[in-house]
Amino acid sequence: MQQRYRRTTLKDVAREAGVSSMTVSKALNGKPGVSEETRRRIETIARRLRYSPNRVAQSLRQSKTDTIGVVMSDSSQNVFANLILGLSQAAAAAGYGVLLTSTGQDAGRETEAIDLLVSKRVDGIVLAAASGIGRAEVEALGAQGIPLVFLMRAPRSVEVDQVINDNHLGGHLSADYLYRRGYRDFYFIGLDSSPGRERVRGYRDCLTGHGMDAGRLPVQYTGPTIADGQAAMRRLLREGLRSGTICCGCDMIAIGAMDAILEAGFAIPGDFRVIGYDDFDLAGYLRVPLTTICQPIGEMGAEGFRLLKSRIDEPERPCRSIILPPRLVVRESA
Amino acid sequence: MQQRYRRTTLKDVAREAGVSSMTVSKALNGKPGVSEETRRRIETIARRLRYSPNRVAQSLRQSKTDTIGVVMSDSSQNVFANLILGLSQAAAAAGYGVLLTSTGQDAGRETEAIDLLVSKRVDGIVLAAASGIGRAEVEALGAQGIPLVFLMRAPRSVEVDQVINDNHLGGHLSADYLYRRGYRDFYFIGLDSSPGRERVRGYRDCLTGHGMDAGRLPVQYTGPTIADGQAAMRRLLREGLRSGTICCGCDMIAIGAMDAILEAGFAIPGDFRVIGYDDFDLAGYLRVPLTTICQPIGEMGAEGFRLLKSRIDEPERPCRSIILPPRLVVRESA
DNA sequence: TTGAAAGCGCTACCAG
DNA sequence: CTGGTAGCGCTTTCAA
Repeated sequence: MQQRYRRTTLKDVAREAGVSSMTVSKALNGKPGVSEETRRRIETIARRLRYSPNRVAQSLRQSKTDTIGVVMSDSSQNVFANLILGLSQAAAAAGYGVLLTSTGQDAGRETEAIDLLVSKRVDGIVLAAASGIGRAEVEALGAQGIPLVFLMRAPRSVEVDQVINDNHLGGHLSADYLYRRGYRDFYFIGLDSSPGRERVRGYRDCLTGHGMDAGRLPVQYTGPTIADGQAAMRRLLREGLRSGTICCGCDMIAIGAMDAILEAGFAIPGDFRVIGYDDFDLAGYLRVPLTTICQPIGEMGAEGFRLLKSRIDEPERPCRSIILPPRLVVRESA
Repeated sequence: MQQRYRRTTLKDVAREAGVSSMTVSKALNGKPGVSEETRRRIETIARRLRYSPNRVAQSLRQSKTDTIGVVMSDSSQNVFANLILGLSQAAAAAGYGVLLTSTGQDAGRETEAIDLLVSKRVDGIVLAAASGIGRAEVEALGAQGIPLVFLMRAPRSVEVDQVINDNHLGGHLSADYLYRRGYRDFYFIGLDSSPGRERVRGYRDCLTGHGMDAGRLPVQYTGPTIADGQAAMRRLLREGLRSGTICCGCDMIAIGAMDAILEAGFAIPGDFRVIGYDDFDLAGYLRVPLTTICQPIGEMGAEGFRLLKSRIDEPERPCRSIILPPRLVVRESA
């Protein structure tokens, strides 16, 4: 039940080397004030004793943990994986660890997760796709001096550090491409989240800007999974739709929509055009290679870490918004 | 640069409540020895002062961090995401945090990552797909009393806790299915890793068991990416292959192989059959829905945490190997 | 039921 | 160049 091995401490090394623990500390941390010879002797002994500095004690003493917390709210696995990968690589490169907290999709558990991270005294927190955090929470955290960065989604009512995709532009991009190809029969299966709604706005603004009637641009909001896309598309099909241009809130929805379309015996891009959002790794290898909007998720993670780090180093600087540009990737589905 | 806000401590709460910090500690941790009334008063004050217990200090005092470390070596993103998801959910449910360390694919950095985790005094470590860890490392860690669990891949020279897929059986399963469908023209594009080689062995053993000549079962070892699969398949095609049954070491390789086949103008499963390994989420939505072997990665993560937890609670128990059964999933590619 | 003392392992600060 | 003292915030132990 308990740790049965007392680990070797600075004191042990010190005793063995016949110096004080202070000297050992300085020696092992490369600080000045120790003669080269002593330092080398200490290093040898430390290695022999398998000394591993207790970073818990260091953290307590220095009130910093060299660890950042990440709370990932629901989102597709690909997004999740890429984000974490980009983030943790950047963090590791800067000598930071990443403490992970994935909160199913229960928004209530976001604050819970944050509390835990604060309690563990992480040096900062990255909130990825957080939905339950508003002005009050941000200000409370701010008052406690906890560096915070929002990824993908951020509250509008407060100024915060954030790195987001320009979702409005992304929606605009996809609609514009389709409009220019001559299509006029649009349907949107939207992701029901704030970036999702932003994409819809971009798409709407683009098409009404081209003179289309907003009433002719039906939107159906739904979840982020393949099953959600399937269900939404089946509904359209059931209502008698036999052709159309389907703009989807994310790639998974697009996959579901394509599945429903193909299942009903229609052709893509013959009868139906489908466009996604994300450009996840396998978008090019689907039954019909997916035309979609690319948002660089891995970069977003890395950028998020850098932004957090910069706030840790400089707590008083003004907030920054890093807005990553989306990009159209044309394949075969539209 | 520094934290400018002194956080409220037990002492602060104690002073405000007019009791000792001991009493506050007991009250807030639900320990006996405090009257209901005092407890309630203390709780109110703690909330008002936004007291957040310093888990770094707790960890130092109690020599446990309620955190486990995970080192993920390279593997496909889907595997990565699913594993982490399953693992972190199980961990969260048990009140543990997850400290992540992804080591690109540099095996040398695995020990480095482990050292860091040990230094941060995690309560245990999960090694996922670790390749650079052998007997020596395991024994060193063991001597320090660090609970360790291997996932997916484990050293053979030492007894360790591990949860793995029965790769030999998986290879066997896929070969047997194909053999029974009447195919005799096998090619293996293997994943060059110990589980990968195990799969090849299963496949070989199965087919030679059916009386086939081992010399007629060519194997090409390669990396785990789509590009690797593509390259390997292109090589076969270039050598004049015009039909065959391609067993792939993982789904990504299969995707690459299929891509190369289709690109060359051949049909699947007409000219070429392709079978994968993993059954990642999108296997059913590929250009040709992929027949593959399913290994439950999420469960593996969850099971891995449970195994680690059980070793943390009971350090002296004998090692356990949890072997998850693979399962054939037939779709259209073979 | 309550609290004082001691100490987890480390480092900042200052004196020698 | 070296080391003593003090204390980070908490909990274990034991005495009141």
